[in-house]
Amino acid sequence: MLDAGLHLLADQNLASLGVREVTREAGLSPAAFYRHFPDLAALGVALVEESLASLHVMIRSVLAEAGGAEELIDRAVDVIEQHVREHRPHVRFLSRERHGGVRQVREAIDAELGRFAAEVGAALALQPVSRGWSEQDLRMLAELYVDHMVSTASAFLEAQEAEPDREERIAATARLQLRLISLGRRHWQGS
Amino acid sequence: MLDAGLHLLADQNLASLGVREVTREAGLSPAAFYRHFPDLAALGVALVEESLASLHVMIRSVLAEAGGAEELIDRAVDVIEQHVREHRPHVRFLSRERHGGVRQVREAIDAELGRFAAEVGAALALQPVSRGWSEQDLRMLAELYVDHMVSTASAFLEAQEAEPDREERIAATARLQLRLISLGRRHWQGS
DNA sequence: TGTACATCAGTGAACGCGCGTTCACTGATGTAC
DNA sequence: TGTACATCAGTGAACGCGCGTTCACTGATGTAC
Repeated sequence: MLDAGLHLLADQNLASLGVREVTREAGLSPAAFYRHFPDLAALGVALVEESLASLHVMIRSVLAEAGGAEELIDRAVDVIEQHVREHRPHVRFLSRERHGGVRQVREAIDAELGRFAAEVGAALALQPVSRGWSEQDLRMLAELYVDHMVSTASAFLEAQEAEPDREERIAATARLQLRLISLGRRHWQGS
Repeated sequence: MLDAGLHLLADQNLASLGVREVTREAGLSPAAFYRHFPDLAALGVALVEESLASLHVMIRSVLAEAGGAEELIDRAVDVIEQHVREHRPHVRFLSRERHGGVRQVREAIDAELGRFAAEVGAALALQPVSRGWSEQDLRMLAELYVDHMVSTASAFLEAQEAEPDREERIAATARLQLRLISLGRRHWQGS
């Protein structure tokens, strides 16, 4: 049922999805839907959890990476590109519903992105470059990274659907932007 | 009719909007809709144009500003905050439909954001800090600024709807992030 | 100033259709003794 | 090993409803002469 929903959400958003549509796609009778979810918002929330699980794994794998700033940046952009490629339906769902019309789903996504930012912040605090940074500064940097990751992932998503040539341009832009941010980070004097 | 649509889109997205719903809100008969638009996607595109007109004015007013980096940053964040406050329905519409389910609308928004980035890039090229920057570097910086502006506007949008106390925290974070980016910009050596 | 005509936003009734949800029922699987 | 019972995913028919779209029509406003 989740798979059927995810498949249909490639071309529309959750708010315009229908119960009958989902069960038709899943090859079941309409009534079967109610054996699993009270309504479509609940299905949406379940999809959020499913989608974010793999994202979590991805973020951890980037944060755990060791190496110089340059290699880290290259690696991070590669991981994002690959993640989008391998989990396109999930990423598309998150990107679409993050500002979508179903409050429950929107809040679930935002809460989880907040947790990501906290996790990134904690990882940044351990790096030597961050010596002497205040909590607030670490948090704003973590949020900047998360926002950038989200933007980049969305860009990959649309590029891969339209013209694959645009992928490399997006990756190049993302790497430059991360380099500029890490430059600012090295010269940061505190707020 | 546009106003009625915009008002309804506060709580749902374009794909789940109905013709009868719009005409009911506007106080007209269902058939009246077809005197103005062939379908709801066309109404969406008209709303995009309406929404982006005021955004254009906003961006120009920030770019035309003179002064030191710090004052410029403060001014830019203020302008964004005020714009979201004054054009909340339009901003919400853009934020929601940017990754929404209606292709025509999505593409119209993306095209216009691309034009914004070009405009920002051209303005950046005139500043002394950018001496010696390549076209590519200017473009990636412009995109970074535009993406940041979009993220910040979305954050303001949700903060203003939930708890107004969060507004100042978001503004503070945005200012710090812009300071860090402008620091990276000053130390940029080219790509 | 008057007259004939064109334009156009809006109407209200009608159509067939797919929707969400409910209901009593089925049949397979697991479980207690 | 057998028997009785509980659980639970799935069914198919049925309901009333609101939807998108069409149609011939109305009446106000503008325009040509």
